[in-house]
This record gives sequence, C-alpha cells and structure tokens, in this order.
Amino acid sequence: MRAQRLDDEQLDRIFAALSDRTRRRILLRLRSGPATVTELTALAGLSQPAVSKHCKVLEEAGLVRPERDAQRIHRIIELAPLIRAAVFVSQFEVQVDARLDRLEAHLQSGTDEE
Amino acid sequence: MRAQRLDDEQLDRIFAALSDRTRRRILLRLRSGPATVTELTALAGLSQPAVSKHCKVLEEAGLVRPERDAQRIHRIIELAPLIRAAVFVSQFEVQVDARLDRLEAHLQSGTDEE
DNA sequence: GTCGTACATTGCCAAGTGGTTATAGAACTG
DNA sequence: CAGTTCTATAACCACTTGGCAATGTACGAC
Repeated sequence: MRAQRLDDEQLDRIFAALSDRTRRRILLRLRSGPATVTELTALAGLSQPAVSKHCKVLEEAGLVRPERDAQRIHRIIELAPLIRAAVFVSQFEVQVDARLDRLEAHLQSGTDEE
Repeated sequence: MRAQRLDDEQLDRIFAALSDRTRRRILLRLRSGPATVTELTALAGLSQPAVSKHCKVLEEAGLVRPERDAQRIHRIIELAPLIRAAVFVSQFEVQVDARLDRLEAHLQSGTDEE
C-alpha cells in the first residue's frame, strides 16, 4: 500500500529529527514562542550555520514552520508531527500518567539551560 | 547537570532507534510476543546480519531484551524507553485522543504486511 | 566427535550526518 | 548608494549508518 510508504517516510523524518539533542532543545525552546536562528544559536552554543541546518531538518520533518518578519525569520513549532509520533508510541499501549508528565516536564525545563 | 546528559543520550538512542522503519516494524511485531532473529528476518525481507544489527540498535536503546532458549534467542520488547519517548512528547501538551489512537493503531496494524 | 541450525561479528562500501569556515543573498539603516 | 544585520548556502571534514557477503561462534542432534 502506497500510503504506508508515505507514513513511514514521515515517521522516519520525525523520529530522526527528534534524535538530536540540539533539535530537541530547540523544540523545547519554541514551546514558549517563535524564535529566530540568531536566538537559537545563542541557546545551542553552536555556529549559526549549524543551527540553520538543524532548523532545516526540523522543517523537513514538519516540526517547525518559518515566518518572515522583515529581515528576521521566526521559527514556529508545529504540533502535528509530534501527534504522529505520539500516535505511533500509543500503539504499544504505553499510557503516560499525566501527573508524571508534568513532573518530568518541569524537571526537564528546570535543567534546560545547562 | 550530569543527569541531564544521560537523559539526552538515552533519548538520542531511543529516537534514533525509532527513526528506522525496519526497526519500527520489528517493534510492532514484538507487540504480539517474542520473536527470533530468523523470524524477524523473514518479516523484514533483509539479510540476517542486517536484522541482527537492527536488533543490536534496539537493544542499546533498551527497547528490546534478548532471552536465550537453547540455541534460539528471543527478543522481547521493553516499554520503558517508549514511555520516555512519550514523556518527552507530552511536554508539548500533545494529547492524543485514546479512541483516535486505537483507530490509527488498527489501521497501521492492518496495513502492516505492506 | 561431526553435522546442522541460529545468531553474531567482521570487513567492506555508498550514503548520510553534524560540525566547521567562508561566502552569498536579502532586507533594513543611514 | 554603502554599510550592517540576519540567514542561507557551499565546500569540506570526520564519523555514523544501513546494507551486503563471508566468516566465526554457540548450541543441540546424531
């Protein structure tokens, strides 16, 4: 079935995008609103081209959308691929306790700026 | 913080393991019980060494555990890393409707054998 | 012991990844 | 216009990945 192929390719890109900690940090940052490559570069502690590359990977996975504002380009997080990932994982009947979620989320955001 | 490092490394491996469709198929297969490399090789349509490699990747991500039974080695799925992945995704407040879950899971397992 | 089966490991290759520096382009500023 | 800022692209590098065939190893059967 052809549709399955496309699905696989999407999940390939989504999980591959999530498999890099710099990209995960970028996504976590984008929860609190759009950011420019310059801002993300400061966060990542890498060169600007490196961050541009990461943004491109996130974009191709659909996790991020660019939006021009004059000479700045803001990256905006897109939740759809995260839902796809969550749906895949949910096939294993892994139920995450919502309270545990919030706890871990809090811990992680607390140690964000390592 | 050192703990964060370990966490990142784990998520790196988990998402990287999930980023390959062959490995995802293996995991989906293992939902219905342990399987040997030989069985998984038939499923994957790849060489036996290729499947062994995939199993090793899954093992290093903690997604799978080997268990000897005489000359056969059964792979057993481990849910803990999937929970870690789900917890990460849940930080984005992506809530997957449980009914939608089951629907998509059903569709995917229906088109499993390509 | 020898044979056969199941699996892992090795060696190889093409392609992809993640980083860098240097350069180019796009848009505002003066 | 020239200059500055923000971002993307190019070129390069070391390393990893995913596949293969060939070989090695571990175990049970005979």
